[in-house]
Amino acid sequence: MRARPRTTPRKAPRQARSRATVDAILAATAQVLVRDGYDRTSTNKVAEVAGVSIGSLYQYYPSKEALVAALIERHMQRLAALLETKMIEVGEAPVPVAVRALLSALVDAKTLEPKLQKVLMEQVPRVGRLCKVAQMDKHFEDLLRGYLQMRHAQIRPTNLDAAVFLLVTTGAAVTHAIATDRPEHISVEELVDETAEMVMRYLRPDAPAHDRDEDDDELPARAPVTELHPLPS
Amino acid sequence: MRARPRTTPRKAPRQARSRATVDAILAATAQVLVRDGYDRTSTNKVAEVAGVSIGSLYQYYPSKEALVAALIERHMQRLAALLETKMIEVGEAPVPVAVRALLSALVDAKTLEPKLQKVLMEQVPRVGRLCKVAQMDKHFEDLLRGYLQMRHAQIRPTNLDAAVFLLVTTGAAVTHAIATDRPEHISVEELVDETAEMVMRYLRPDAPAHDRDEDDDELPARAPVTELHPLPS
DNA sequence: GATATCTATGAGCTTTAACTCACATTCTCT
DNA sequence: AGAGAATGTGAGTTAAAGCTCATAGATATC
Repeated sequence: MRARPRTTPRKAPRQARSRATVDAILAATAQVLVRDGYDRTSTNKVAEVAGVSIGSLYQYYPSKEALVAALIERHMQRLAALLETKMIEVGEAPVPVAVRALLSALVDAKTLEPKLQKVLMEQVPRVGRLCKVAQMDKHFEDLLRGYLQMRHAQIRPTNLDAAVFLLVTTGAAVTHAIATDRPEHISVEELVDETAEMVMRYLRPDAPAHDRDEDDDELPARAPVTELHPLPS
Repeated sequence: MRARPRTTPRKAPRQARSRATVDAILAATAQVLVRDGYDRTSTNKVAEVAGVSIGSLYQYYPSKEALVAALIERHMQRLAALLETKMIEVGEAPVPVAVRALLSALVDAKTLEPKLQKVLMEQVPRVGRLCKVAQMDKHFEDLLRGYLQMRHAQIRPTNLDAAVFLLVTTGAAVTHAIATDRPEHISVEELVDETAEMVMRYLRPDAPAHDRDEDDDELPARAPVTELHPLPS
């Protein structure tokens, strides 16, 4: 029985020439994946499209899976970096603003190359366990947990673990669907709004029963999502 | 370049003997898929495990993809039937009860054979366009849209199309994740509760600002999810 | 410019899974 | 019983993707 192939790069390029080769290989991989789909992508075809010999390809990547793994890793790292940046950017903003900004940023990022996004994500289970994707996921969860903890006074859910699981799952799936499977008759804006609405209502504390004279530490029940103002702290 | 393989069955069994053969083939497909994963599943191996000759297999299915497509189709049909049954069962129940019941039923169904569930769903994109999966998805959406329309007086979202897209995407992803990727330290119950809570808060109309003397047509702001009572109609 | 290392080449070997087909067996029906 | 249809068989063909290796060229370093 064929063993599961390795997915780690074989060796790193050291000179400028070889770095160019590796870049060409990865670019060609993306191109062929999008053009032909995963099944009909082969290392021979990738090498041909990249304009390098099949031998060169195998100098750096031991298998087709390794090629895809490298692309996925790069892709996830970009997303993680984006998310982290955005999170710092909106860290002080009111929760509704932050939620919408993060969702919107994710959708935008995934919309840049929707076909590549789609193919790569479809291959994550195949390649995932063998590269750093699991760590990335963990990282996303940690980021979100940190945020929720920081904001715990303004947030309803008490079961943080469950909330993080639910929100990460939902966020990943919905932004991916919006970027790659959106029916034409619904706009991206509408969908992002609707998603932000759902997440906000999930996070938002219940409106207190008593009259609201006092200065409490909660989000307004219907914060205007577009308005950017500092929180009462 | 290799063409995309057909995924429709070649011919239907007519006698009891051949029906048994086809059953054995599908059972073996499921078993090998779970044991070895998609990539290392081959038609030869499936035939061997099924105890039939490779020739017999090709009498009924023209490719490996066709085998998986058949399994996926059967699987989706079961889910669809379950969902439809449950929906009728809870059609008259209050929305919170219905939401929780549907989510719970889906998670239960997907938890029965989590590994098979996982492998099959991972192959949907590969096989999906060529079998009836898209129709199934459409069917789910129609079911939900019907329900939301029926309940529109008790429900907040006005953009039905967006709501249906969001809820179907979320429901599919989250129930799948709960059944196949749940971290051990969180219970299924907790996760289903949390999900139901999110969906409910998304669907629930805003509590009116005025005092609630009158008999209005909305859900109670915090309906106890476990209690089953007829709606005011 | 000599030497060692890094890099590139591509014909071709190996492996494996997909798939066929000529023939054998079993079933159905009169 | 017997004819024709349905079903089952598996060795063998085909196709193609994965991958190696002997060789050659490029670059760095002294």
